[in-house]
This record gives sequence, structure tokens and C-alpha cells, in this order.
Amino acid sequence: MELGLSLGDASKSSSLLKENNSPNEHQNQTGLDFCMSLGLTSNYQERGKAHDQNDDASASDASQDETPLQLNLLPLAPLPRQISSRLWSSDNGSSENGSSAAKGFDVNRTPAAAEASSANSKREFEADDDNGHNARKKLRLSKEQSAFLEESFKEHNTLNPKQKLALVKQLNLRARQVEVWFQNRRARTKLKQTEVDCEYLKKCCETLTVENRKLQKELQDLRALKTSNPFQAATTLTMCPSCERVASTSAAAKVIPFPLARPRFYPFPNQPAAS
DNA sequence: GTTGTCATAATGGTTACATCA
DNA sequence: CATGATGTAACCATTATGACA
Repeated sequence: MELGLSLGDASKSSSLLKENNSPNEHQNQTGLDFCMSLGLTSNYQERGKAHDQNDDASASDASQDETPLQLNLLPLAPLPRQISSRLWSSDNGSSENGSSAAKGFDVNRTPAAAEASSANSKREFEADDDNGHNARKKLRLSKEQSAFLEESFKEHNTLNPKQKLALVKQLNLRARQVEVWFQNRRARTKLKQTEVDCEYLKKCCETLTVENRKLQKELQDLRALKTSNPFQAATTLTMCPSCERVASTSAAAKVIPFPLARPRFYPFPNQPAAS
């Protein structure tokens, strides 16, 4: 069974339903037109969020045998997103009490399984609570699924359509789920990397602060030296050949004759590098 | 049983790119 | 060829859910 929803223009919905098998069906988003299918056909995978349907490999094999049921919603009918989320956690027939906790659309089920269970469902659009609201259903991937995705992610952190399809088949998930998983996984990687970078920069900052203090101190000493003895000060400066920094620690204590002061550059090519 | 926190699945919006008229 | 419309996929920020302490 397929259920077509039309917002605003019923005639458009009819045409949509006829084209329901088109992989581009969801693209008809202009205006108030809104179409969805659910329940008993192989495109059980609902998705009120129309554009998701494109990601679903199974969406294109919707059965053509069923006569679509078309609803024309009244102005106060739920918004598409609400409908969408309702579908996500629609009653799968496993519970009679109607509590939202007991309900839920098992997104891990195969299309066949979903079809079988939804065959008992007559309440796909019933409100889950008094307000007519419903929460989206969040699945937890099994350990095996997660591990497999993780392995796949190690090999390539982005998916091409072929790889995606392979994972979809292997893990029995929807394409959108695989896609979202990779998306979120990339986000986690990026976040982790950002944290590492942040830590590294923090360390750099600390090092530079210490370095800066040292240099400030050196500068202070040099200035003090210069004011106390301007002639000697010039001759006591030494330059580290590696970092090209002026050392002034003992400069104030004794005067080093100019020729003995370290040259800025070693004049001979074979001269060992400064340690 | 309730509450707070955390990990993460899912959503909606935006953008870039390809294709077509 | 240039251009606008449209479709598609990827990314991002954010939300919401489920598990657990």
C-alpha cells in the first residue's frame, strides 16, 4: 500500500504517485506539493524528508501493483517534518499499547521484514502523544556494523557510490545511514584533530612565553650594561651561530677581547655546526 | 524513578558542481 | 558560447535520542 500526501494541490500529488518509481521523485519539491509512500510496498522506507529517498537503494523498486491511497491534508494537518518523524517511529505492530517507547521503526530491518511487520500496522499516521508530536527514532548500530564501517573508514574516509552500495548491502543499512555515519565519523575525526592541534598550539604558546621572558630579561641586562658601561658592552656580546641570539650572561662580569668573541658565521665550510 | 552527561544518529541548511534547455 | 534553472552530493552546525552513571 502506498500513501500519497498532497499539500495544497491534490492534482499534483496524483501525478507524483504515478511517477513514484522514478529515482527523482523526491525532487518535486516546489510549491506545497508533497508526496510520500509507506507501509506495505518495498519502498517501506518512508522518509518524509523527501530528499532522503534518493539515497535509498531500495526506494526505486517500489511496487507498482498497489493502488495508491491519496490523502488531501487540511490546512491544520501536521507539517511534513512531523509526518516524517512520525513515520520514523511508526507503530510496527509489535506493540498494542501505543506508547511511544514501545513503538519504533526498526531501521535495521530488511525491507522484507519491515514489509511483513508493517502489514499489521493500521496506524501509521496516528499521533504518538496527545499533542500529535513524535520523536525521531534513533537506531544504534550493532558492534559488527560499527566495526565494519570503522574498517571501511580506515581504508577511505569518503565514499564513492560503489563503496556506499557495497556497504549498504553488506550491512543491511540504508544508503543514507551509511552516508550519515561517514559524515559523523569525519566530523569526529576532525574534532579530535582539532583538539590535538589545540593542545600542540597551547604547548607552543607556553614555550614561546618562556622564551619571550628569557629574551626580555636578556634585553634588560643588555640595556643595563649599556648604560653602565657603553664601551665595554659592545665588546662583550656573543652571538650563537645556530640561533643567532646574543648571549650576555657573563658579559657584564668580564670583557672579552673582540678577536676572541665568536664570529657570527664560521669562515670555513668544514667548520662543524654549532651544537 | 529521576537527572545529568556523553556519544552519536539524524536533520536542515548551504554550497559546489554537473547537466540541460 | 553564456546563462539560468534544476538536480545531486557533500559538508557543516545543530538537534535529539539512547545508554549509562
